[in-house]
Amino acid sequence: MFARLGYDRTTIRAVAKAAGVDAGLVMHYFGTKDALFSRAAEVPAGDLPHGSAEETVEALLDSLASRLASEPVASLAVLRSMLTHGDAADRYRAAAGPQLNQITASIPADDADLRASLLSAIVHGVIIERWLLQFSGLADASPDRIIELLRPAFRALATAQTPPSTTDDPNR
Amino acid sequence: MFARLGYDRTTIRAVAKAAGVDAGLVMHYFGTKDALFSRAAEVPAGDLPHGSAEETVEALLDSLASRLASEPVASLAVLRSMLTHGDAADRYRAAAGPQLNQITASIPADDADLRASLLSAIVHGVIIERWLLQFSGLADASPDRIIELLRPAFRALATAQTPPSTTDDPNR
DNA sequence: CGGACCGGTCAACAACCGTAGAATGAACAG
DNA sequence: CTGTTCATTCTACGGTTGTTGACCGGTCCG
Repeated sequence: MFARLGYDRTTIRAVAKAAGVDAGLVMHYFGTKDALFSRAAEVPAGDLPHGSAEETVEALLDSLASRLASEPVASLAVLRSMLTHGDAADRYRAAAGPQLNQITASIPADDADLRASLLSAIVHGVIIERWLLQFSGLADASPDRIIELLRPAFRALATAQTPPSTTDDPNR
Repeated sequence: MFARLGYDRTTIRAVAKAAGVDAGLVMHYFGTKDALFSRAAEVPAGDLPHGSAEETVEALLDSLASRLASEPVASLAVLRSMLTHGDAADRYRAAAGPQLNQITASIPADDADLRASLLSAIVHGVIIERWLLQFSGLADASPDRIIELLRPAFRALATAQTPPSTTDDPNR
């Protein structure tokens, strides 16, 4: 329900009813709505392995692919709520932070952190439009095709290039 | 307030207080909370000109640049609320739809709609992480630098390539 | 048999919400 | 002076929310 409705619109009473149970019982077991959310939004913290920029790109694409193939409910709960619920935003930062650092570390450029942030923004933008907004173009596209299209874009971001006016440099 | 808190957490009473006015007066002038939101979230509907894929990419980057340079409050109100408020989501689709079609039309590929959706997802993902989540890497980066980094990625998406195993085909 | 636990329900509280409508008061037209 | 309009406030209604605590019935241990 958190993934479908977000934090605010998910009421304890509705959760309880969906479980065929009284609202008080939910409180009894979880103590607080926030605690309930914490439990429901526990995201497995998949970390990508250290390696070269290209390896990192592949790992990032892999993790994206798995989250495109089947609905990543816990992640969606966080994503759906992070714009309106402070705790969810913190949870998001906590999950994305380490990953960001690893990406940053693998990129050989002085603005590696910016590049990493952009990669992260792309990943989450795509997940949001596919699962949360269900945009027609993305909702029913094959994960493989999406990954294929994204790969060159990711490479362009993870590979240091783009000093003010380089026309083309098709290496490798 | 809609941009900062989202639809649900923005209360009419709070809006009224911020305006130094009674809540009833807000109702008197706007009729409904939804109507108030509609007025606050009117986004100027900037459409990009027709043209080649590369021209479209530049136009898209331009529009992104302007929304990175200064806080696009109305857009942010929509973006902040679209995951939890149905009307806001509709508003988002209504604003993004035509733009998507134009992008699609300019891309010479059979999966042009997917590519266009990805471009849109990237744009909004970046805006969300910069303004709404205020991610460190993006919140205080120069718009120009972001655009520079994104350009090759956008080109890669808007330019038809990537049939299963083509190494490079620098046409143009 | 008696008591301690445990899963569970019920009713209620205090706060807050969007909204409606009556009331107030000033400005202004005739 | 009178009446009308309009901006504005006040009060209140009905509903929902998170949360609490009293209550109930079983099950198991001694």
